[in-house]
Amino acid sequence: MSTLSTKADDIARALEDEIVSGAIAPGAVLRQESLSERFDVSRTPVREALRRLAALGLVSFEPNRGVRVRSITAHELREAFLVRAELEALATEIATPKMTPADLAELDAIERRFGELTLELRGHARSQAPRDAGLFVEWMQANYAFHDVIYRVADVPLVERIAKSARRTFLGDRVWSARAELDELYAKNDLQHRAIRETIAAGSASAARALAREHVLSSSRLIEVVLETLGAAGREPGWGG
Amino acid sequence: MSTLSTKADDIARALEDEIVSGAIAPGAVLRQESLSERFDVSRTPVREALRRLAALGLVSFEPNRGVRVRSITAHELREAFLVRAELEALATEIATPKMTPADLAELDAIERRFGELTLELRGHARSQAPRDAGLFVEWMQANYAFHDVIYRVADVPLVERIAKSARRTFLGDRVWSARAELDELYAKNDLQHRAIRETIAAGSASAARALAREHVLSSSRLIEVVLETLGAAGREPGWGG
DNA sequence: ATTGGCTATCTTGGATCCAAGAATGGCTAC
DNA sequence: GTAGCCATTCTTGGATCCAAGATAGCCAAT
Repeated sequence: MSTLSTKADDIARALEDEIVSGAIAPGAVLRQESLSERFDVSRTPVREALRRLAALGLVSFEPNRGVRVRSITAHELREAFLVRAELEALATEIATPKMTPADLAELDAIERRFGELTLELRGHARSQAPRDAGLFVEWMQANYAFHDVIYRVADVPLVERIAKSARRTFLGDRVWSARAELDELYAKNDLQHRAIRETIAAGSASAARALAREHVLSSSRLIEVVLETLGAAGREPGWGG
Repeated sequence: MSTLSTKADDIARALEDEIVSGAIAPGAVLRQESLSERFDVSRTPVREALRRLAALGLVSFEPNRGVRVRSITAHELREAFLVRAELEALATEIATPKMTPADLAELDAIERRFGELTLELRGHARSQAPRDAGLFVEWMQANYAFHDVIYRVADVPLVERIAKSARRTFLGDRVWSARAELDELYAKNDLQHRAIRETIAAGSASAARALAREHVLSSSRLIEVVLETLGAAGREPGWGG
């Protein structure tokens, strides 16, 4: 059997997902032993996976003490958004003159779907419906899909990689409990996507850049408001846990 | 004895330096066994170090075949400069309103030193002096020092980290053999630094941003010319090597 | 002579083993 | 009763060991 991936890689990916999705809380301490029995491997590939996560900045090693999931400060979060704003703006500018009619059509389709989901979500938000997690995930995916088309057309893998790693410097879904505050985000995102698409279609690269930048920055501002609303709710498990 | 760093970390740092400096050629295959005896450790910490380098994008694992130092394409190099341009521009804009007179004085001192080195280097370049490697390194350090002041004032560690990792996506010193072509770079860099400093001193954040961006982009264009001049000189050692 | 296949060797990926540093809990002295 | 010290236990960092995949060299058959 030809192993196309190594166990360390698989474990790294799995842990990465859990960390960025918030399934593993920031500040949590990762024990090599428990991870190794959970993935049913020895500690060796686990440690290699942890090394990778450390290089990505997701966890930090403390020699002879273990690894802990890095928690992100408000300052870092703001920076991550700034980086995303610049890089997504750059990608948008590069993509604009390369857009084919087919690409524009794809953007349009995603936009339409995104609009539907937005309406639905806003309805749920108002009615305080108990269970819209799946819907929210779908909305999120449509949101990312829009940007992914732009990255694909721009053909800037390095920019894309960095921007996405900044994108994932995110908080768990606990942020999304602030439904009311997010209502504004839903609507704004929708409008901004439309505006960006129109500007791209018109071929104004620099205008599209500016819109893309403002798009990311405005969600940054909103997220900050949400965080303030939630307060410093991030409990940080200590070493004893 | 309290080990403040782990062997894997030390090895990773050492290899990182050698790779970015070009001491280890792109395309080279790294054997775990030889590395382990070179650093006088077992293969375990070596592999952890390699995992870190892989996460940083400096090497790539091919399962059951080994690790190879990633070679950079012209496209990737251009992208790295684009990323640097955006992020250094951002940092400059953020730093501008935060600049104290002391910071400006420091910038000025570095600039002056930079100017001297530039003059010296240009003289050497014209006379085809045989040995100015040390001088060039000094020039490079002064160049980076200028930008480092800006980063320090801007206080954006994430932006700084990403920009610097893009900065290091560089070629070995073989690029710098193209003396004649670099003459232009020397002069231009000097002028641009002065302009940036003046604009920062004047407090025009957005103008400083634009200048910083153009500064990086112009060196990008120049490097491309140099690369064309050198031709596709990158020989790529195969697996057999 | 060349090509195909087989075997021997090399290297990696992973498991297990060992030593050293850090937390914990109990004991003693005040 | 409390504070400090020492031993026990736990966990990590690193070394060694083993199996599986990959490369290379050799031989045979056409």
